[in-house]
Amino acid sequence: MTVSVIEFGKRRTIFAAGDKAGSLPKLISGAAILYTILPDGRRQVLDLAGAGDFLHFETGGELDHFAEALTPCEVAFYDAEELLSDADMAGFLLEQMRDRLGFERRHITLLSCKSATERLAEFIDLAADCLGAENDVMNLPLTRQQIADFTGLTLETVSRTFAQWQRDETLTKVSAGTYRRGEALLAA
Amino acid sequence: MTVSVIEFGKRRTIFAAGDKAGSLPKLISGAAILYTILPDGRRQVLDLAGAGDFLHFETGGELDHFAEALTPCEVAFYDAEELLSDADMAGFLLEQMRDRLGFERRHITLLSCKSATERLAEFIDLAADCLGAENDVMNLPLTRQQIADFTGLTLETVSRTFAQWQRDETLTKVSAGTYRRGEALLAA
DNA sequence: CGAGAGTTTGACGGCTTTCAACGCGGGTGG
DNA sequence: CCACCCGCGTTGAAAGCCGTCAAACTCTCG
Repeated sequence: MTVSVIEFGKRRTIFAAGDKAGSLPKLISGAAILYTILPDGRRQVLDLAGAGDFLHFETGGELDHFAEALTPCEVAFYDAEELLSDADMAGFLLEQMRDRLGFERRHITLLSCKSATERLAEFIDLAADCLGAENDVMNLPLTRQQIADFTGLTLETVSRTFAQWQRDETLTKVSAGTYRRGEALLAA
Repeated sequence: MTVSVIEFGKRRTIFAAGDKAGSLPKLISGAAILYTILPDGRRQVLDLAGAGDFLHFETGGELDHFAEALTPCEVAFYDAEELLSDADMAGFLLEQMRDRLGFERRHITLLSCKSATERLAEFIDLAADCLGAENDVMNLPLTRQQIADFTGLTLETVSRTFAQWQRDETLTKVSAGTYRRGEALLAA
C-alpha cells in the first residue's frame, strides 16, 4: 500500500478548495478543522477531525473545502484507487463516511437549537467526541471566531457565554486551549 | 442481485429509528424526508431525498433516523453484503455517500445564515436540487412545520416569509405543493 | 356538513446581533 | 531591552429580528 505521511504545523493549510484530489488524506495525530468560504466572504466551519479521521473522500474532481491544522499533526495520504480495489479497505472507508455523516447530522441538530447556550453546550459535546477528551478535561484548540463559525453565532456571543460558564464553574479554563467541563456539560 | 421493491403512500413511514438495518433502501421514484426525534421531543429534519438517493447506509446495527414518504414512492431494498462485494457497486455507493455528505454540508451552511429570509432562500435552492425542478417550477411537498424543522425556524416565521414572497412575486404558488421561483431565487 | 389538521396574521417581549471601546499577550524591530 | 503593533478576547449599550402566545381562517376528508 502506497502511503506518504506529511507533517503540518499549527495553523497550516493541509489542502484548499479547488485543489485537485489525488489521494485520500487521513489524520494520524493532531486535530484539524474543515471549512468553506462562502460567496459573501464568510467562513463556514463544516467539521472537526481528530486522529483516525479522513479529511475528504474525493477521488476524482476538485476539492470543495479547506482543511487546516488546529494543532501540529501528521497526515497520511492514501492512493484512492488502491484503497477502493481492496474489499476490506472499501468497507472500512464506508464505515468512516458513515461516521462523518453522523457527525454532520449532529452538527445540523446543534445548529437548529434556538438559544446560544444550548448550541454551545451541544458544541462542547460534539467537540469532545471529535477531538477526544479524558473524562471532564478536554482540548479545545479553537479561536472564538472558529467556534462562532461552527455554531452560527457571533464571536461576542460565544465570549459572553463562556464568561458566564466560567463564573458558574460550568466550564473552567485549565490552560490555554484546555477546559474542564462541569456536571451540567457532561450529560451525554 | 437480490432486490425487492416496495411502494409507500404519502405520509407513510418507510423505516423508523431503532429498526434493525438489514438492507439498503434506495428511492426509485417519489420523494422522502429523513428526520430524528430529539430527546426533548422536537423533530429535526436531517435531509431530503429524491429519486436515486439512498435513505441510509447502515449495514449492521440499528438505524438512527426515520424516513417518511413525502409523495407516493417506490423503494428498492438492496442486500448490503452483495452490494459491497461488487467493486463497481461499492464505488457507486461511495459516490452516493459523498453526494449525501455534500448535501448535509449545504444544510449546515443554510442553518448558519443569520436571517430567516436568507435561510429560506437557501432552503428553496437545496430543495430544488434534492427533489428536482424544471426551470423555475418546483415541487415542495412539505408542510410549513417540516420546512421549519429543516431550517431551524418556527412555522410562523416560514409562513410570514412565504407570504411576503408571494406579494413580491419572488415565489408564487402554482398549485398545492408546486411553486414558481422568481428571479431573486434563481441565483444558483 | 362537521371535524381537524394545517395555515395565516397580529401584538409583544426577549435574546442575539451590531457597533464600539478597551485589555491582554506575543512577536518584531529599533 | 523596551516600545510598538496586531490579533485575539472581553465587556457595554442599543436596536432589530424572531419566537411566543393567541385567534381566526382554509382545505381536505370523513
